[in-house]
Amino acid sequence: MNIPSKYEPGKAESTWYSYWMKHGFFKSTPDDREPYTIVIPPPNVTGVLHMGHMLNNTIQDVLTRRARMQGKNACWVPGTDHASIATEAKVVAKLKEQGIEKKNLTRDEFLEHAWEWTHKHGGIILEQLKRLGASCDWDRTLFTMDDKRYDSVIKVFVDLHNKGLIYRGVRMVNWDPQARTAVSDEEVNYTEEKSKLYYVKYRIAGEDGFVTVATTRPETILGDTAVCANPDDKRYSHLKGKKVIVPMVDREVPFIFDSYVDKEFGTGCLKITPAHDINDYEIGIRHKLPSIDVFNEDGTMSEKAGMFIGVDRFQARELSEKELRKSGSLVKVENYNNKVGRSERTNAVIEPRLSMQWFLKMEKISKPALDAVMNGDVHLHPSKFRNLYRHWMENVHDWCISRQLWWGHRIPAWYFSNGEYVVAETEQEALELARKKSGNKSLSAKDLVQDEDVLDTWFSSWLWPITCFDGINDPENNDYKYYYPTNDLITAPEILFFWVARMIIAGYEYRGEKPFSNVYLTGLVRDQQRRKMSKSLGNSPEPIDLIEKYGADGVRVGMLLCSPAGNDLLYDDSLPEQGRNFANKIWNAFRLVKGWHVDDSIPQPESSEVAVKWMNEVLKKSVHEIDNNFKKFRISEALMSSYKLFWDEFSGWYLEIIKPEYQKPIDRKTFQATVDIFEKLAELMHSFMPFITEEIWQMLKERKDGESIMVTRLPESKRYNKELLASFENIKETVTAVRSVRKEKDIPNRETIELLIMADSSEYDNSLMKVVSKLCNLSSVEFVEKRREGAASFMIGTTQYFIPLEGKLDVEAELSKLRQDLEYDRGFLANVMKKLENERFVQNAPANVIDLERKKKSDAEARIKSLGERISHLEKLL
RNA sequence: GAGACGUUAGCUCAGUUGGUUUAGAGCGCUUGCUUGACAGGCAAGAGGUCACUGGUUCGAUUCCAGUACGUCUCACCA
Repeated sequence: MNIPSKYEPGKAESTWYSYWMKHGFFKSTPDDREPYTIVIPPPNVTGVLHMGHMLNNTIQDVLTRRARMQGKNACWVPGTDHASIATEAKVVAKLKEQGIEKKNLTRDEFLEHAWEWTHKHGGIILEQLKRLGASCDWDRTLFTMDDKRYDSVIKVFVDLHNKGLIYRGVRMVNWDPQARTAVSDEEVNYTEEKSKLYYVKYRIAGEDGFVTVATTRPETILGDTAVCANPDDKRYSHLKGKKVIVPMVDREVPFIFDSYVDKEFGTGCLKITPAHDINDYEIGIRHKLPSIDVFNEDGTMSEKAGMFIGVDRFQARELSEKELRKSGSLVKVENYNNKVGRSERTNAVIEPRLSMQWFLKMEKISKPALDAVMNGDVHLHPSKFRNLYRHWMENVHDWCISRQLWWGHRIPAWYFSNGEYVVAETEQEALELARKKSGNKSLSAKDLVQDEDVLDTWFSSWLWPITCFDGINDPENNDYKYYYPTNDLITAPEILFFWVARMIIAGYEYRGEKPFSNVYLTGLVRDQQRRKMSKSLGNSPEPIDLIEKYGADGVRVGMLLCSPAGNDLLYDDSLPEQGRNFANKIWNAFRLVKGWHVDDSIPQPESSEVAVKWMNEVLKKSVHEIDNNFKKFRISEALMSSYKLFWDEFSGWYLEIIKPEYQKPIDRKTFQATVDIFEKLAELMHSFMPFITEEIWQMLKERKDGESIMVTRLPESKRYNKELLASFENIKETVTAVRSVRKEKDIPNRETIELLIMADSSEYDNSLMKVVSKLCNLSSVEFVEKRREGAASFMIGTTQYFIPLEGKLDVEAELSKLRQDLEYDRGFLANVMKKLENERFVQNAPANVIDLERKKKSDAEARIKSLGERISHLEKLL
């Protein structure tokens, strides 16, 4: 057989993925096995795969495949969300390119375009996940706006409204002028930005004097309805009851006092614009001030501004500066850094704006969700997020759930007269309610007007673990009862509040039970300068290109190796490269084993027999370690255990021991054992590297159509022989030491050497010594009582080893090495003695600790003694 | 401004209830090898007053307090 020396992943990937699909290995239906369920964090339906998705979905696939191989009924539910702001923005932009303005379309016409866009671009990201090897049950693919999910969201809205948890009201909201919608507090990011502080004079009405006010937003002067100082501020107390004149518009407004104002800041004098600042809004309420909204919804100046009408707010700022300067009202302008809120979606500067919105009361319904995390029903990994979670949940604000968009779940509220409204699942029900509420039996559907707004996208995804199994519409269905609560949720920490907390809230509200037991929060994928990877920065590689370059298995390993839970991953091409190299290592080990000829007539060498025994113990030990790591969600460490197991133990030691000489055959027993071990290793690594392990597993033994590594059972954790493992570590040290001697003395490998051990042969396992003989090409191993002259020597533990050199010994070099060792041992002994000579240590420390120190002492003394003897012998030779 | 978390090798991180032969891994680095599975490899090696200062203790990388620096979250500073 001619197997290429480099693993070529491309073909195996497409072959095996379609094989798995064809045989329905990803499918799950309820049965009597234990379920293992993950719901995917739904990506944006029209989005494409980025590095964060790669990391996140690799972890989900690893967990799913592993659970499946543990005999559980594994179900990973895929789906996408409608991402209302982002998708609507894209559709609007696309229409604009075609010369169509959204405002010239009816709602239905617009939605037709939006669906068309969704169908055209939708699902690309799911196809990309397949390239990664994702073992989702694709028959269950969902969308937050498909019929069942849509109806569920509407039902929940109506239900929460009927429970009195949803209300409508005028509030100061975060307005995104670019998307022309309100967004929730969680969707605003504050960043420190350079701006300017303008000092502006306000004349005092009927007097000559003036006050100076500092503001960062001179364009909002047009909406000022008061000027305010702290009541304790003596500088302004004479202005009590007076009025000041707002520059530019010459409006007379009252001078008021409120303790909110900081005397120390700026001039201690604050202009009040209740329509455009959350604090001013509150002061406005306290002092019953009128509010003047000077902006349109797109961020241009409104009619009410009285100036700069139709001009963008930032341009209006510049015009205001000019105008103020012209009229002599501008005292000075300073550079100033302040926090500016920007929209998560559009990056537009958020405009605080008064508007009528729908809110969900959070305080009461969030309580069980807080408890669930605090009492450990829901585990956050890493647990440091618990504090953060508690802090947020204890200070939770009402959630603004309405968005001024068309793409999404339309709010099921109907208005019928003077702002009166009813909330119902259908227009028909709404009509009946409206008739009842108004007492007007002749109301008809024509008299009802449905709310124009849609719900926040998160208001649909917070139900995701429930709606994935249609649990709102049909709470008694089998899927829901079987799969809910799900097991693990894998997501990014940035959406802990956006999404995770709210899912837990919904879980308790609608099922009385948590939605999942574990939340694994991945890190963020960053570049080498620690910048978050993003399209706009252009610092992110194209995931599919990476898969083509390094193979899906290589990329998966690369993403996992460097991503302990909650730690950011500093991406570098060397990561998938390491993954690819590992795949290649596995491939070449396979090539070696596959290339052997088996001869039934030759007996199994002793070294091979013991190697097989040892390898099986190592395997058991690794299985144990890997299990432990998975239990703690230390996935990168579980992978590292497998990596070292395969690379160091299996390839570096085991295969080297059992490897027959070039072109010589191998015995049947060893060969069979090796194939079995290889099979187990492949199974152990399958969840990390599904493709190469399947490729190899299929060729390792005769397989029938329909068999697959992905439906085999994982080796289970068992007790392992610690003594054998320890003696073998000794053997490894011996081999390493002999290799060093060969290297130092320049003795080529094919030249045999003798090894003398100054010890009693009964203390040594003869078959293990055969391993040393084979790996070091020894002609003999001899146990001696006395030191051998003219030999290289080394020490393992307290035992001395010699390799006769026949005059090749470099006495000077040997001496200097020995003296170095002696120095180390003396230092070590001094350390130990410091403890042992401390009476209080001997009195207080537990017996086993003291015994250990005594053992250290006697070992060190023994080593020092033999080193000293050898040194003095060698010195005589000089 | 308040709080949370962190600071261990050049980089990214482990270090499991304080004692495990004077601290571990992967990558990177250095040196030597085309040794017939693998140069995407093999072998050997260098590299750390465990941020700093105190405290508790027979004993601290590990526990406590403070300092410095960093990351994140929340918050109304014009």
